[in-house]
Amino acid sequence: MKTERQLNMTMKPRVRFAPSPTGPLHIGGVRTALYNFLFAKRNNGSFLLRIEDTDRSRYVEGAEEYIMESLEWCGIRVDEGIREGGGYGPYRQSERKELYGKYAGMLLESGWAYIAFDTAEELDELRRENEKKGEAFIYNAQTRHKLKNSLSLKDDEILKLQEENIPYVIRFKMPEGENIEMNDMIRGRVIVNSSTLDDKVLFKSDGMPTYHLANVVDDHLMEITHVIRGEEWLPSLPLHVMLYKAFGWNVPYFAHLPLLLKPEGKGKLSKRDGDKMGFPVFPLYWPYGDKARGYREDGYFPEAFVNMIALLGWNPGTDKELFTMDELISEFSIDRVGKSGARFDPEKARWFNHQYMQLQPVERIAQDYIILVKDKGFNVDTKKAEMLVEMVRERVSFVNELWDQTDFFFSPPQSYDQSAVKKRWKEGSPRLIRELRSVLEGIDDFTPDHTEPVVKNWIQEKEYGMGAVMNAFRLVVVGALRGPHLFDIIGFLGKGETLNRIDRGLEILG
RNA sequence: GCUCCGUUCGUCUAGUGGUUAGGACGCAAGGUUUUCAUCCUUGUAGCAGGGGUUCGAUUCCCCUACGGAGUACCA
Repeated sequence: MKTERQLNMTMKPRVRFAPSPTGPLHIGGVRTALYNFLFAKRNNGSFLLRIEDTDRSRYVEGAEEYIMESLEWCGIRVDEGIREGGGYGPYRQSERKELYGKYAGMLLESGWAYIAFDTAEELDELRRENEKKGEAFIYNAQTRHKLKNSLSLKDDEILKLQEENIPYVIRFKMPEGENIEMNDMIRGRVIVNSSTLDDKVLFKSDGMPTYHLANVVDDHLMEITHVIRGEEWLPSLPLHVMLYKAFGWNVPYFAHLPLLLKPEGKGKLSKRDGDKMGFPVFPLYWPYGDKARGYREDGYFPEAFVNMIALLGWNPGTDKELFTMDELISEFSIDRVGKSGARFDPEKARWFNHQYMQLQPVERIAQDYIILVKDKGFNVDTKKAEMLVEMVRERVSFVNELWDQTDFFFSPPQSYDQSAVKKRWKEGSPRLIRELRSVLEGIDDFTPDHTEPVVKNWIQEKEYGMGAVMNAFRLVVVGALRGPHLFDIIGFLGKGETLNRIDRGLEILG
């Protein structure tokens, strides 16, 4: 098996991410794109984005934009693509349509392909019949002579069908009894006997190529050196290898990435899992048709999202878990991609975001926080927003959660938490708080450095209970037993507001 | 059904022919604390099963089980 190291010395890799614009890009797709990107950048190569839209019936408006915006949000930079251009365009398969016919023709000429007139209905019927008998229908050397194609039909029959404009497809003529040997950078050597394979359709009757043809032709024409794609393609690898050989082209290196599995139960991750379990399956909000939530709108930092995704199936071989994109680029290696499917864990995703919440520059979080506060109907200037963010960021994982930690800074308690009152507002509390009020009244500078020692000294001198005073104090200021350090809170509120809240609390709680 | 791929704590994973099988998330307990969190410490839990090979297998081979993918004129 060739290793990456050997390759590095001989070439600058060109890799591609080739999604179909059939809907929002799935988180597994984002990971495939990311690994391609990391591999390319690690080895000073190029990352291309090719849109595979050969099936017009499945084309979804907005999907192309969504794909590009997702990559952009993640910080996955495209070197060549439909937006960026490049020397190997066009990068949208529908715009390369003529090309594929030519290459299919080449295969026809060299005898590696043939044309077939069987209709989809006829084949469906055959499959059904065979299934009833417990057998699988397979269009290959065993059966092709009994079907309607240029191998079984006489020349004049073929001519007649063509004159009548009967639609036909072009199929690959899969050889019989040949061991096809393949190399996968992740799985090593794989051998499959060609007799188990079928004569795949290369060119559809609508004049468009199938994935298999278009993919191989484009990867060759675009000089792709490494094909890094999802494991769902592994079963068609023999076909692709055969196609390269039929064309007489060099076979690129292949790496088939393990799939992303759903958090519990069986199967691969799907949109339904996200809906059911309350986490996004897509990077961005999908606003069309069957709307779907996204990581961006759910408040994830792109860095956290990318970090999490990167570690689902790859690891650096060390205990390090937090990576910037640059660190991922310099440490990424296909050799360290695992073989088995990874189950997606929403809890860990949350943890990653918590880590990044602590690492972000305060300015960036404050910006989002100001918007959040505005949404709640209040205003806060940048300086104060930054103070509040610094005060509570370590307690939360998402910007949205900042509000629940700071709501009481913006308005005095509308009510007092009943169980807290029961627990902390005792008979002596009003007297204590009244006395505390007069102590506070004597302080002008309300910064924690000033208020804290004064209040604590007073508590000690009077031999009051620290808990009794502070909890009751917190109750009148916050309305509940939660929040950051009280002296920080009143430092932010200021003297006037603090005394107001005390008065109000005394009045209502008695 | 057939073909291919895979299997280390619940999850993501490291790792080795002889290790106390390591880390992270989660969970639990304790500590810090004026509250709630955070944070810190400790703990919890794993080599799918059966055969080989070997002085010795979690590690190498085979089988089984389980999981996954593919089996379209979809990608």
